Amino acid sequence: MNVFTLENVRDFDPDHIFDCGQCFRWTREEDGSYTGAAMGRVVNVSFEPYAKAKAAPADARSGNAAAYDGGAGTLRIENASGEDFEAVWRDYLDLGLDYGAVKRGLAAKDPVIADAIRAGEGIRILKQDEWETLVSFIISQNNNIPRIKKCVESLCDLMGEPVGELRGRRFSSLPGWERLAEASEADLAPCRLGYRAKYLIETARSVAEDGARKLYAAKDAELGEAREYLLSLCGVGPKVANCILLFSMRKYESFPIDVWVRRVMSALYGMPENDMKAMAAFAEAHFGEWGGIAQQYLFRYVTKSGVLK
DNA sequence: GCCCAGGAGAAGG
DNA sequence: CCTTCTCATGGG
Repeated sequence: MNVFTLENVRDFDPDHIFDCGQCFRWTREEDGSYTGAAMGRVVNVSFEPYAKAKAAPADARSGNAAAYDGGAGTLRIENASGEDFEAVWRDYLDLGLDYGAVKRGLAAKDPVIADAIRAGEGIRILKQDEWETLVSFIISQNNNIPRIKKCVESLCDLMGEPVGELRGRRFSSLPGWERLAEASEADLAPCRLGYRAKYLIETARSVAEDGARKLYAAKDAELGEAREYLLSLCGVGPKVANCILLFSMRKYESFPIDVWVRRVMSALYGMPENDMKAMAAFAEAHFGEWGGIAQQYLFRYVTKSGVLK
């Protein structure tokens, strides 16, 4: 078994990264690591903070705000070589961005975001595959995270190709646009996608028209142009488009507004609950180029810490 | 039975 | 341009 390790990694917590609603194919192991299929490979990712190694085992669960300071540690990727890391995982895990600097900049903006950052010190925005992110977030609409995971997994099991086996489980890839473009709603019925099945098939046919060229070119286009293309796809509205821009194209300023973000903007920033335009304008003016990252701290803050309950 | 979930499309103004 | 209604599904 190939195991890749990297020392002196900072601002990295698997719970904060893989369990914050940006991805749906990673599952937590008993030891706090995460196993998942992405980019055509299957790996297990774990992180051992240097400070934590000296702490008592009872304190071992990463993500514990008291024990975890966002400091340096060892990143460990099971079933990956150094070549895999350079080709895929450095980029996928966004290790090129200094999140410490981003957090310092954002935390100075106001006390709310500062608290949210403390609750999610180890968040990183993944650079996921564009097609997988598009499919996942079409499924995500008017849905909840546990069921989104079930839908995506069942879609992979039904129509994907085997990609590997790890920790006693077999993984399949997400079916490509060619496969979904020729599928019928009846074919997808076992996945229980509801009315989203139709959106998925129609979008797959649109993407297949140009061999996904526009989809994969969008990350290098201007934000507005990339968003306009995504909005032309069936089942993609403003929120889903912003998630795709943020989680697969590194458009860090993209600020997805879902029901939870609406709640935090209303309850903690005092904004009118239904004024999405005002929220978007506030995010752009207040958080600027790191709006999407701020949104992830806020999202995890309100969905995990229970501040609003 | 009701309400809700990382919303969007369609219809009506 | 805006508002309202409807769309499957499963869990609480």
